[in-house]
Amino acid sequence: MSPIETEDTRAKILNAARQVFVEKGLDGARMQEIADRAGVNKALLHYYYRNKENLYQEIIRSTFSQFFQTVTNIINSTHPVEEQIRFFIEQHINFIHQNRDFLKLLGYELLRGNETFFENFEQAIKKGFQFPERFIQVILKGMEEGTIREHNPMQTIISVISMNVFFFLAFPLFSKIFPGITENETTFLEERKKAVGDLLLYGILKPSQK
Amino acid sequence: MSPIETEDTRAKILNAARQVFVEKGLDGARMQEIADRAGVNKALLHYYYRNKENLYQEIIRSTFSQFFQTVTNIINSTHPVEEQIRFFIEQHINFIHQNRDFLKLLGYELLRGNETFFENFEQAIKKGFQFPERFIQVILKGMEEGTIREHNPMQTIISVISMNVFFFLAFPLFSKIFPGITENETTFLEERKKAVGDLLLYGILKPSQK
DNA sequence: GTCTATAGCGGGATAGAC
DNA sequence: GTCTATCCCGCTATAGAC
Repeated sequence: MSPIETEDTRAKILNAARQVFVEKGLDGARMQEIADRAGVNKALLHYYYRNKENLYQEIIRSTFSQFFQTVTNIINSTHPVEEQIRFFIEQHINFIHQNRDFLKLLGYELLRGNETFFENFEQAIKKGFQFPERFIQVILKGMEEGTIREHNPMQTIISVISMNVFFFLAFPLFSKIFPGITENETTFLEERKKAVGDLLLYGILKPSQK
Repeated sequence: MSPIETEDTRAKILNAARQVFVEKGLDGARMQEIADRAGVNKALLHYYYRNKENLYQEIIRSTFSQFFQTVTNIINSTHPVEEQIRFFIEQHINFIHQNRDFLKLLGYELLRGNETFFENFEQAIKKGFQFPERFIQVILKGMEEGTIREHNPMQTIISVISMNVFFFLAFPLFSKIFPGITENETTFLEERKKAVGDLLLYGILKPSQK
């Protein structure tokens, strides 16, 4: 077989594995199901990826390296303080919305309490990845300029991330509590972006700035 | 054996089961481990709870009925608008902090995408459970009084819940990004409550109110 | 009500033909 | 590189003694 076909097979397995791991988690996933969805034999999974755990780690690796790449791109663009914050929220929500896989895998790893994952995350942040420093700088700059009220920037960062991520994580519940959410997805997403931006900007800007 | 001893065994099993399900999730949990931790024989789990799924549902049921009870109590106390919001944040964060089990089980059910769970949640809210109506009323009242700026209360509710819940869910990651968090737990919790309250109140109150 | 023993099978992993 | 066949362990669940 040609190397191209080989790559096809590897990729087919990875795609199928991602689907199944996202839906069922590491423990709930079945190698047989991955093989079926990939349209290949179960033994091939072991040929290419040795075992289940290893295959799972492959998915985690690729998913989070893509995530860090995206965040780096977002972080590196600079605007005036207020625009910068709106821009971050806009991009962040877009990314999560378009990468539900990322969100679920993040959830599984958090619940697993996988220390190795946490340490990798830490390493990725420390090495050449300027988040959250860049975000903190924006807020500090606003505080120096006198446009943002005095507070601990860390709290704001935690709050933004939480508002953006948890909304999607708990979407099934929120949509039960507030049925209107599901009616017009894109409309609602835009409303959500505006609401988070407003809360944040009204919440950290000094009254005189509004 | 006396009925009291029977209740002891049932309770021991439930406690052990809660621990294991919280740590490993439904798929990752092992009946043998539950039996070991409860100090009883594996067959007893089936004698009392028929099968694994049923035992798990028992844990979910009791955990969430306790949750709804607590939220009802919190919601039913009334204060002036601003205090009411601070009070809710205070109580909400306290509850989550003292009930990590609840948090993790919620996470597992969200990731499982368990529709039955979502529907039960919906039912619990509809039947005699005044959240989020009570919260909406507080915000609407503030808007009528002219102390709160015009906005969709739903967005605020989603934001508060997200900020409070996700902080604890992602604590292992946040503590890697901001190592200071772990130094003084109670101090930090108080700082967090204040930060969320400030963000919210500055963010939804009209400038003239500050 | 609690135990021992075991059924029964699902599922990860490997050997080996092609 | 891909398949078939099979191993074999681990786990849920049950039967049955005490």
